[in-house]
This record gives sequence, C-alpha cells and structure tokens, in this order.
Amino acid sequence: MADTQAITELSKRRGFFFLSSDAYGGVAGFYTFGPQGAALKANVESAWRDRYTVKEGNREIEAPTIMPEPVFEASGHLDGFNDMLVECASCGESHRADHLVEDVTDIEDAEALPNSEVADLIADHDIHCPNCGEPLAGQAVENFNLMFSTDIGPGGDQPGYLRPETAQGIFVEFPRLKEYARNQLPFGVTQIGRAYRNEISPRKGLVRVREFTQAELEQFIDPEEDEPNLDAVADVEVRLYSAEEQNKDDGGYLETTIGEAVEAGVIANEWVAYYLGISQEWYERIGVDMDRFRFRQHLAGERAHYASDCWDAESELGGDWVEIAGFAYRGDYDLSKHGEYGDDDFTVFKQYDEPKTVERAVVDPDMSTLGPEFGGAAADIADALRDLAARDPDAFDGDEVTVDADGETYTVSTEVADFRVEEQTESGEHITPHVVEPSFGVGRTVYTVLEHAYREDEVAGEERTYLALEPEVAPTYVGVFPLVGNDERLTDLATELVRDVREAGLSAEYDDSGNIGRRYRRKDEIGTPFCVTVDRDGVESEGETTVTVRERDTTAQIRLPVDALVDELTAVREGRKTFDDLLDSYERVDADTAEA
RNA sequence: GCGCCGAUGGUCCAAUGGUAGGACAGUGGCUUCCCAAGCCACCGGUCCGGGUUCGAUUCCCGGUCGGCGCACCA
Repeated sequence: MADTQAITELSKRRGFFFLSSDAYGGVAGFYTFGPQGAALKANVESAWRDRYTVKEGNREIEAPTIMPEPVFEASGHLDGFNDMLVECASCGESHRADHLVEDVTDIEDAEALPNSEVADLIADHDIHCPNCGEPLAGQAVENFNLMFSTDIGPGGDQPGYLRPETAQGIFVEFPRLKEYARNQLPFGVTQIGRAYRNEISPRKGLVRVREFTQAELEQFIDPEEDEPNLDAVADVEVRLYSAEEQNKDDGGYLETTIGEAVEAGVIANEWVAYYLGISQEWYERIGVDMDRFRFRQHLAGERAHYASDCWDAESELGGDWVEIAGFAYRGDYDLSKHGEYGDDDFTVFKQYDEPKTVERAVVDPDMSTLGPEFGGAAADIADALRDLAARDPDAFDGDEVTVDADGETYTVSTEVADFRVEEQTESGEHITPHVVEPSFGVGRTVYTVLEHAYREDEVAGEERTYLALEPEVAPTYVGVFPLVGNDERLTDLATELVRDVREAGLSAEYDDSGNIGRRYRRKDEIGTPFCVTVDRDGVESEGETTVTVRERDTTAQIRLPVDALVDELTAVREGRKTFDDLLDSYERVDADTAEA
C-alpha cells in the first residue's frame, strides 16, 4: 500500500514533481514537474488527446490563460467565484458570512447582497461565532475571489483575470468555432491547458494546487436531434455511486454496465453516460487501478443550478476519494450567457428538413406619414406596431389601432400601418446548442497514476520499489546497459542501441554505472518497463548478436537478436504486442542460473 | 484564514550556545557475466528575517513552507 509520504519522497528524489521556487522559500500550491514527471504528464496528455480529440473526431484549440473582465461577468465567475468571509475576533476562526446569515434568516441567497449589508445583518441578528460562541457583530465581511486578477496593458484601466477553468476559452470563441464546423451540430472542441485558482488552503501535494492543467471537451449538440453512439459503450462495466445510494444509510455501489444504467435511469443523460463509458476504458488504459475508482453522482445540492445531471470520476488516494474528472450536462447555460453579454451570435442556424410555410401577420408602417405626424416618436411607434402585429393580429381589425410608445398612447390608422397577413417561407431556425462537458484534472490524474502504480516487493531477497506504469505513459520507456562497463564491445553496442531506440521515437537512457542490479532498480523506481542488457554471451555467440530484455514487474528476461529489438519494443509500446507475446517467441533467460 | 506540531547535504535521520555526524543516493577509479554486492577517493547541509549573546543551526519573535485538525473547495 502506497503511502503519500513515500510517493512524495520518491517524486522529489527521482524528478516527478516537487514544490516550486524552493530556493526562495517556496510558495504553496505551485509545483514543478521534474524530468520524469513532465514526461509522464505529457504522455497522459497524449493519451487523452488520442481518445477525446482524435478518436472522437473533435478539434483542439489553445486559448489564452488571461481574459478580460467582461468574459467573467458573463460566465458568472466574477460574482459566483467570491467567498464572503468573516473572521471571529475572539478565536480567529473564519466563516462564510453569507452562510451564517442564511442560517438564521429566511434569506436564501445572501451571497448576492453587498458585504456591508451582510455585516449589518450579522449585527442585527446578533449572530455568534459557531466555534467559540462570541458575537461577530462589528467584524468586517471581506471578499475573497478565487480568481487571480491582473491588469492588461499600461494604465491599469483594463482588468483581466487568469482563467479559473479552460472552458471559457472555448465558449467565448464559439461564434468562430461553429463556422469551422460549418454550422453543423454536433461537434466537439477540446483544450488542454492551465487554469488558476487562488485557493485559500492548497493541500496534499498535487491534489489541490493554485495552477493546474485541465483537459476539457466541450461537446456541442442539438438537444432535440443528436444522440451519442451508446452502442459503443453499452457493455462497458462501471462502478456507480448514485445520489440515491449516497443518501441511504447503507448505500453502496451499483456494479453495472453503461447500457443498463441508462435503461434504469440511473444516468439521466445519454451523453453523460457515453462519456462515462469512454472514460472508464481510458482510465484503465493509462493504468488507474479500477478497484480504486468510481463514478459518483452529484447530490442535488452540490450541482450547479444549470446542470441537469453531473457525475465525477473519483480515485482513491491515500484512503480519500478525490475528484479527478467531472461530467456535466450544462444545457445552453454557457452559450446563452455569452450570447447575452457578448457581441456575436452564439446560436447555430438549424435548417428544417423541408422549408415551412407559415402565415404571419406583418405591418409595414408608412414612415412618410408617421414621420411628419409623430416626429421623433415615429420609429418607436413603428416598432410597437410590429410587436403588436406579432402578438395580437386581431387588434388591426378596425380602422384604427392604438399603441403605447415612450409612455404615451398613439392612435394610427390601420391603413398607414399597412397590416396584412403574409405567407412566409422559413427554412430553419436559430438554436442555442447544449453543452456536454467532460472536464479532467491532469495533475490529479498523473498523481493517481503514480500512486496506483506504486509497488513494493522483494527480488532475490532484497526489497525493491517500483512503479508499474503502463508502457504508454512511462516517462522513460527503456534502459540500455552494457552488463559490465569495462568491455568496449559491450559499451559500444549499448551506445549504438540507445541511438537506434531513440531514433524510433522511444525514450531511452544509457547507464553503465555500478553493477547491473543497481541499474535495474534505478529504472524500476521511475517505472521504466524494459531494460536491454548487452552481455558477452550475446556478442560472442556464433551467428547473430543477441541482447537480453528484462520486464519490470516480473523481472523476467528474454534473449532476442539485436536486429529485432527496436521493432519488438515499438510493437509493445504501441499496444500491438505484450511482453507475454515476446516470452512465447524468444528464448527465456533465467537470471538465477546466470547468477550461479 | 485559524490552532497544534515540525523544518539539518539530493533523500532519510542524528547532534550541539563555540560552524555539524551517519545512512542511502550521486560522481571518479578498481572489481564485477544479470538484480540496490565489495574496495579507494570525492561531491554535498543547519528555511528566511530580526532579537538576545563575545559567539545562534541550537534560545526568543516574525515570516515562508510542510503535516494534521477546523473552515473553504463556485
């Protein structure tokens, strides 16, 4: 069982991740991925890109991390990302001021009130500190916004924020993105990038940090027509922790399939169900221990108001369940907000199968009459007439019609209004697409992969530590060693092989220091799946030159011709073969015999 | 943000009011034909700032960072 300390220590020592800016005392919530960690993270991102961008036929973009204030007014982060804190003068405890007020009043959304008013309410209702019982009256209510703010350009008159999620970078560019998709729904846009939250209390290493990487997919759909390919994931087995089960005293997991869960209505939304299925398989692929993994449904209270169904992927880390991805059906919330605040069109024109002919009441006011008669009010009157025609065509039945404009009532002859009923052909309508959002925390995923891969065992009576990383994500794929360092035939060939392996696009490290066992252990600790060793038996043998390949988890070895080495290693890396296949094809080497 | 505890080579630990010692790791050499072996040598450290003191890594205060608890996690 991997404890957090052991992994933190290994990560520091072997270069997976460590606290940033340590030379200057460090700063909480910021981590640097070292050489192994950066490679591991890059491999996880590649695997994500392969699954959620390439295999889904989506497109990836890269938006700036800083965006101007109006973006976050529209997204709701400027208001909604604030916490109101009040500190107790007696015991120093900080509390959510809005929550305290909501508890003792019938105000439901105290967060919407100005701070001074909340402070007054605390005084008026004589609210006491929940911790020590002393009165909180007179204490200032302070805002704490979780977004990092900055100034764009000189002068400081254009405030900007570091994005608290990568998603907004996709939503704000929707008007162009829909053009690239040729206005055809459904389409998906992905982004892998940094996001920033000025967390009050970063904790637990990589799990809660202030700067982190997200991988997000925004799937834009027509809610009335588009359906996911559920057949592709219907048989995928998942462990679900539904809201209903969470509310029971003895609630447990539903071990079921995606198909059954949709059938039973446990997963309300088919798109969400589809991505849970895809993700179950993806997590397994990158080496997450599926016995320490579950999908947990949000309880009604923790769901954002716009999300109709929301599930988290959670992994067990150090005994706690940690959210590593969220799957939300966001409806049209994001796009309609940006449509409301932004200048561009956040809808898609949807053509009907066949054009519809509709009868529509229209007016075509004669401005040459209205203008002279009503002066500056004429334009408003014309607008009011159009509204009225759409709302109440019967109003035009008589000779005259009255409308209100600018607070006054005007009477216009129906002839001047030129009321008539027209047949119009409509070829389609503008709709606001709905959004399905699978959103992944990359750092937490990387940490999960590390912790779930951590193993301790014994080899030849000696303890060893190793990382059972999947070949696809292992930061260093292969180690290449001369069995001894003082024989040029061995060192020369090993040096040559490292070049060959790298040339094939596989990350490789050469090592001739100390004895062979030490070098194997070094590679075990960074999760290198294979070690190639050049020995005298191999270079002295009649005929072809051979080398040994050792597999990390079992320490089993095979001997194969150097000419086959790169091809076989590539095949395993790409998932076309396993080491077991190689065991069947090549001579097995018994390390114990060789030792004797 | 608050409370408690802590901070010594790359890592893990020891010691001390008079500038620090070990283990492991690392580097160079010897040895070594398959799993952290052996021998020699080397590299490398008291979190930051202030105070007390002739002298502070040690005592005191503040800060930073970490662990745990509380709060927070749209």
